[in-house]
Amino acid sequence: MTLQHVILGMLRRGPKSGYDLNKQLETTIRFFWEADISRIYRSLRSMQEQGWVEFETVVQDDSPNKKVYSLTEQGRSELKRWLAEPGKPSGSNNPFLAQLHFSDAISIQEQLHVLTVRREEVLESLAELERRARLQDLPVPLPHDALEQGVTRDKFSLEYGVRRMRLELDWVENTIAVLRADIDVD
Amino acid sequence: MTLQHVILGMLRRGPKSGYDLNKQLETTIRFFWEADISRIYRSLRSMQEQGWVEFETVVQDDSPNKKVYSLTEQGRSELKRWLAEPGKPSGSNNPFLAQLHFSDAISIQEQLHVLTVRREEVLESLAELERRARLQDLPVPLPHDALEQGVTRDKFSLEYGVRRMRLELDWVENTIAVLRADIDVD
DNA sequence: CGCATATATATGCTAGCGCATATACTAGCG
DNA sequence: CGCTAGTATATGCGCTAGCATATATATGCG
Repeated sequence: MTLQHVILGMLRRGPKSGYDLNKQLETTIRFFWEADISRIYRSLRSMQEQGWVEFETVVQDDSPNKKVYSLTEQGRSELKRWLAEPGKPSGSNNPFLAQLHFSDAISIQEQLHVLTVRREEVLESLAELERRARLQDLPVPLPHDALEQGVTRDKFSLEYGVRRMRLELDWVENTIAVLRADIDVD
Repeated sequence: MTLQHVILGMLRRGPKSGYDLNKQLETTIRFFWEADISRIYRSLRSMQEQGWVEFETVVQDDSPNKKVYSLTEQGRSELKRWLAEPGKPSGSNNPFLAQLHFSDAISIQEQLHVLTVRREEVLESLAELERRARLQDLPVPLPHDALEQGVTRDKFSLEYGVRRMRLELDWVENTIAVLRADIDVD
């Protein structure tokens, strides 16, 4: 059900088409929410049936017609309800940790390979996130008068992402070092 | 598909019943993987049909009969294949960050409430994880000769959990401070 | 005896997800 | 003209998920 709420969130500032929503998902939102484009269109349909959004067909000459969706009163109040509701502790499943947990069933060399690939991925994510943070001139951690200085909500999630990737990097490198030390002993 | 692989992992040391597997999930595994018990039984069935596991019915006098599952050759090689395969970057959806990202649509007081509840949850998780880490006398970060000293894979994931919860706590408290500072200014 | 709890497995239902694929219009290039 | 790329929406399919519920045996308590 959460994708529908994320869509409500993206529509809070004004109307957008499914295509627009997908663009925004692929750029900003994807750091904390991923969704297939087919899901977006299906969600919009069921949200419309529920009365959370309504659409207007916009005729364009330079490209195909589009459906531009906007929040209804109902949709806006559902958004507020969701935002104010403390969610349950997201244990959120972590496939990578799952692999590592059982990895005594493969050789240390193979374990190191998995970890090394992971390290590369983390480095890429971190670089991308730090690039975004720099674009917004965002110090980590945020100073206490951040809001006063015009810092908005999306910087909170950006900061979270940066911190998390730094942690992951540190942890992966530490784990690799532990495994390497084990090889040297043999 | 990953729950099936997690089950393969749990069976790697020896046979277990669905009920046993659920117990282990609820205690150790749940920090990185959550699953409903009904899913476990259904997964076991399809794994058996695929030839990854086989079972033996064990008659008990003190409780109902049970089906004890063990890995087949095929199952063990599938486990190894999965463990050695570097997974794709788990962007893993984060409902809490999603909420926060759009939370300029509710009052700062409401935002603070959500964050405060989150802080309580994180404190609980952290306490539980640190209790487990202490039980295993696990320093964070792990020393480089950790494996030599008998440290096994599950301590890696435990350490990850502890670090992650500490980060979450720090970040939540920082975010709360930023919002509070904003109230004081008004 | 009745009742609760633990052990043990299983099904029905609905929703959600990702991947592949279909359809169609427009613009630009050669 | 044919081709590719971008814009735009939509459906089919199969798998995965969680929640509720059914069923059955054994133990312990009052």
